[in-house]
Amino acid sequence: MSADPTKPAAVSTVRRGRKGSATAGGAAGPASNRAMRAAERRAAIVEAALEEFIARGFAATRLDDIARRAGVAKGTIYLHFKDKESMFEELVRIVIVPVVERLDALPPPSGSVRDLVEAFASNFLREVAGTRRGDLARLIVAEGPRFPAVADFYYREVVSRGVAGMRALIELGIARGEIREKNLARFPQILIAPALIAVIWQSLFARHSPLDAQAMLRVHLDLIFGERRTT
Amino acid sequence: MSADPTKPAAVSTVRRGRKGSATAGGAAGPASNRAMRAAERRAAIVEAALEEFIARGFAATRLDDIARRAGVAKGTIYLHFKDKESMFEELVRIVIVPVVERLDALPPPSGSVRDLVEAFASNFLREVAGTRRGDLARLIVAEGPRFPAVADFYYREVVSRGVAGMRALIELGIARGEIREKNLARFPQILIAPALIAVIWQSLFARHSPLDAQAMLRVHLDLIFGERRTT
Amino acid sequence: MSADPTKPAAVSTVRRGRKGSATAGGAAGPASNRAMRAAERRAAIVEAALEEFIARGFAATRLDDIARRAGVAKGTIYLHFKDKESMFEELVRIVIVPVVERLDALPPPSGSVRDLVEAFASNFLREVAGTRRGDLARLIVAEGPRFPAVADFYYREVVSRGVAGMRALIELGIARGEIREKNLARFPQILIAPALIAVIWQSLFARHSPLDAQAMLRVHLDLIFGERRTT
Amino acid sequence: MSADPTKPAAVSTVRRGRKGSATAGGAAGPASNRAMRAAERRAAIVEAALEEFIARGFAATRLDDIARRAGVAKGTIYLHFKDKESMFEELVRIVIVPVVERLDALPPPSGSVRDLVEAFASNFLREVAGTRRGDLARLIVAEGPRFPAVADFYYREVVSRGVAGMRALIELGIARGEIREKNLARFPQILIAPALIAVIWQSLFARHSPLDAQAMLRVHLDLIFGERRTT
DNA sequence: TATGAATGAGGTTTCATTCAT
DNA sequence: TATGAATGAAACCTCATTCAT
Repeated sequence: MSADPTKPAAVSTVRRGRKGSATAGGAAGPASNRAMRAAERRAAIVEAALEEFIARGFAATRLDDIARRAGVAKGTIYLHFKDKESMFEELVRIVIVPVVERLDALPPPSGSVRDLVEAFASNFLREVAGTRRGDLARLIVAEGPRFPAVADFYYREVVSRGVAGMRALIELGIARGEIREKNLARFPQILIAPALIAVIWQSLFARHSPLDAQAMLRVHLDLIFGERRTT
Repeated sequence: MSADPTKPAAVSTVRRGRKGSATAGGAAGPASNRAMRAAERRAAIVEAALEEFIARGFAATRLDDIARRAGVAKGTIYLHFKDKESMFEELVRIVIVPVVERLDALPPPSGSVRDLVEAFASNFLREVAGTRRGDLARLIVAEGPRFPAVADFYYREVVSRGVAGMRALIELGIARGEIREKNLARFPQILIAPALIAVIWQSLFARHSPLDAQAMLRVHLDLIFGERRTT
Repeated sequence: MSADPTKPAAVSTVRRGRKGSATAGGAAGPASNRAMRAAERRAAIVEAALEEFIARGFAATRLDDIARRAGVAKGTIYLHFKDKESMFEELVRIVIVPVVERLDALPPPSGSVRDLVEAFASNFLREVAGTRRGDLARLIVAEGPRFPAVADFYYREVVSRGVAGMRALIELGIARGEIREKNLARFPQILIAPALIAVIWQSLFARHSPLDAQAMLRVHLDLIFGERRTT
Repeated sequence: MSADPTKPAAVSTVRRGRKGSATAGGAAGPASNRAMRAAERRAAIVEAALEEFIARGFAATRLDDIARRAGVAKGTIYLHFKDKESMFEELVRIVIVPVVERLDALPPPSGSVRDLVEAFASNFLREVAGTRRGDLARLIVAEGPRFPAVADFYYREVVSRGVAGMRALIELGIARGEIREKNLARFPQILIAPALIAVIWQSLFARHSPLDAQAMLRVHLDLIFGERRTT
């Protein structure tokens, strides 16, 4: 039952130490104690599962390891998720939702488009490339073909919105004269291509030759917006 | 496409491993019949394994399925490969080597750098994005962290060479005045970023929104080389 | 005898591994029900494995058969033992430890040395030759070279102690004038040689010509102590 | 067909270097060349199989290893033996027959019985304990229960004859007054018990504490024949 | 006669899932 | 609600045996 994806998710940040803040909570009386403990357990499982799936991929991950890492018994997982497969699918949703929410909450554009894009992409790199969130993206790339539902969800919630947002920014840039290449609006993917490259590079090849993602990003933006005077 | 599981053992593009030498030529030499049959079997296994690994990933692929698809008995696989893991690693090598050989055999640069890059990247897109070769790249991205040997090999043989080649082209372009952004030579990855994006896009999101990779590539090159007059 | 494969899980002489402590006493304590069941299962596996290993040797024994005989699922075995090999090694330890404990608990010598030795060896014959314990000895002889750890353990825990004990008795016999052959103390093995012969004979040749081990033992002791007057 | 145990066996000493003396042979013309080569191959297989069976036991021995050690292809084994099981049974026969022949060819008793026994047992120890022949005895002890045919054969050809021979010697010793313990004739096994102990000891425990088998034997004979004056 | 590639039954081991407590 | 012992299907891998050459 708790595998119902409509359920409000109880988990917001995912990050959260083992034993949270307990009873303190919000308005609920003492009755919600158990519910809170359950929610904490669920969060711990989500956290642990994410870690393991990222480290080993879906098929090679053992529920045993997830349970151990989450500090619960193996059976407990089945109180929260129907089975391994749907756990994986829900997982991606749970982790991605807050990302989308943050995207939606972005402040309205102000200042130059270049600054906006640079701020956004720089932030993206800092939070994604070389972090667990970047690994999640790689995980989705890896498992996508076997989990169409996951790929679909990811496309709908993240990719298509991201592309649309980029396109809007590009069109704004073109309208303001900051961007000369008008065709860029047809392929907003180009804008974030180096960022994605960076994500993949960091998790596969950083050992052989580290990549200064921020610097690469600036060069890329220079190509699009024209070289910066000095600043 | 070629992922059709009914096609039992199509040996075509994949290199004949090792023993393929004897009597080779036109008609079947009577002497090396045995050796040839063995080589064919090996090729069939390689082909089948590649297909299965791409479709399901390393851990979820069953040797049983590879054997069935290759039209051999399970035990036969072990006459050619030590175990599943080293089969995977060898596989990547076997498939990548001819790619590298082709890269090495590229004609010396002639004509404008832009034409060179465009010809090369366009060729790359045609042969990789949306083809089994592209899926192989995705497979390597997916399994890389669990197979450092594979990631290492891929970096050494393909990525580092590709990056070096791009860098040389970029420097040539800068020297000839075709490229204005001098910092691009520091990040040759930018040059092929859209191509990689296209590869991933095709295998994950083509269904939701197809991507005209060739057109995207031209726009990207316009950013780098300046817009083309003629088109 | 107890090799009857229809008897599913007779737990009797074999020691309760480890966890057998809780609530132990008279009637079934309600609390430790789980632990007790687990211990019983473990004992059943040990019993069954011993039977099978004795009947077929290490390599020819199938875990499937052990599981069936023990009345558990195949996977259950792996909750108690790491793998087949270490199961075999542990098994020998589990079965031998109580034997050693009994040896250690022997009453201090009283009466004539001949009576002591005769009582001891006669007891040994009754409990070992032609019984499952004797078969275990044969099993160790058979598998020893492939399981040095087992041979070592057996030597350390049983053989070396047995030899030392025999030597002490022999020296006592010499001191008391019961034994004339002083060199016997250098080779205590001679004292138990006929017993070991009996063990092997019973399991290999009893069918062709039964051997009265007790009578043989008395003759052997007559050689050592001189013929008895009374009888 | 060649598995027919009535076939004169072609192998006499078993020991024989890889490529024997070839064509030289005895009387046969050039026609028997092939037959000889076949016999040599067979001998090589027997030799190799013996080595492997001793080292690993029946079940754990691979025909592959036997073939490699014998320097023949795996299929060749099946030209000489029906299958693994009957190869093992034949093997024991082939190796034991010359032993029996030598026993039968022993010179008639002359000199004292003690000297006879000592010469015989000493010889036995030298040739058996700690040698491959001793290991064969251990192999028979190990596999006997699973190969009744082998145990039967061994009993019939070696054990019963050996026991009969010992009994005859003992009776002679009693008649001549060399042996006082008349009951010894009922248990000739006692006579060779220490020798068997030595065989087993050498292959299992020699590493922990070496055993001077010859010295032990002399002490044992002293028990039976009375201590020797000096000599 | 000799070969050794190929087979596939059968062995060991893992692990998602269940369920009595 | 939580547990974790137990299950057994299914995976990987081995190896005795066959058979086309």
